[in-house]
Amino acid sequence: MPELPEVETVRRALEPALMGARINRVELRRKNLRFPFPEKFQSRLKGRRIALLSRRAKYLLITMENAEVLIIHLGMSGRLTLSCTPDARSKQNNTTTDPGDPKHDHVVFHLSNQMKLTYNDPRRFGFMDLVPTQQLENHKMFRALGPEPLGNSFSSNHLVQRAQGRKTDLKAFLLDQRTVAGLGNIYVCEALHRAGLSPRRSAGTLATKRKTPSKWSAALVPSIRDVLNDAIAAGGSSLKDFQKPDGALGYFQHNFDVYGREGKPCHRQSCTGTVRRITQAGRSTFYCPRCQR
DNA sequence: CATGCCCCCTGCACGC
DNA sequence: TGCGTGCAGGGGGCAT
Repeated sequence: MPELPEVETVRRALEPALMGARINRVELRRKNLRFPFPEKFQSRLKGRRIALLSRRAKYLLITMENAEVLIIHLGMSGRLTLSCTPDARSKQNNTTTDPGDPKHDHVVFHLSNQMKLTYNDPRRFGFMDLVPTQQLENHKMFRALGPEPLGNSFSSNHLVQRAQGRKTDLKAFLLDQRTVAGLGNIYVCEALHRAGLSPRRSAGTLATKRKTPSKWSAALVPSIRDVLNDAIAAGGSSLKDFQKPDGALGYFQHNFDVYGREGKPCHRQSCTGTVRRITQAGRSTFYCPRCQR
């Protein structure tokens, strides 16, 4: 489920509880998720103090004081839940919400501040890794990542340059993490709708003959940024199972213009179109054929 | 290099 | 109630 806004929401929710805390113990309830846990995963984390929580694309990064980074990817169904240990709960009046089916609690980080962080992931498409900070950029999953959509190096020039001569459709182009890092199925659909661009259009048409950004590609970057910022402000989108680590739900799903709205009227002001669902690269695309060209 | 397809895994909604 | 089918927010790996 988690695309960039959901991961960012998780990061922000965890930050106050995790910053400066020490990892007392890592409880592993299986030996792998999508991939095996790295060598000596538990012992390398034991006793470490958490120095920084950050995010790259859809990856949550937890940097330890000893300059090792815990990389967490939530896959499709991964969830991080923060809760108090029974001891702490009796002292304070903390409530902890719906931890999900405990049989899918695969990792529990026991922290020095009486909190625990539980990773639950029914489908196990997520994974964790632990590498020296220095090696992060060379990590297999990070090497080819494109720019952060909310960062300075993401521009229409970048998009146009990458789109040059590409016949692949805009949907696949934007879903490709090498183009821009962090968009997934929902936010690509939403961004294209905001930009008035058809997901079926070929990426190469973003450029004009003079290789300068067309007016369409100029609209695309702000559309992407806006939809991501709006979603982050709403605490992400809660579809089937996304919750913030404190159990609260995001509410951006109520603001979708096209995603999941097949057959419903287009939300664009004065557009009379109807949202359509098609399949591209084996995944659902929602768009308005009337206002998205 | 670019593209298209299959796969990993579980849960859930749906139709019969 | 039970069963089969298709679908789900990701992304690696492989053949072409």
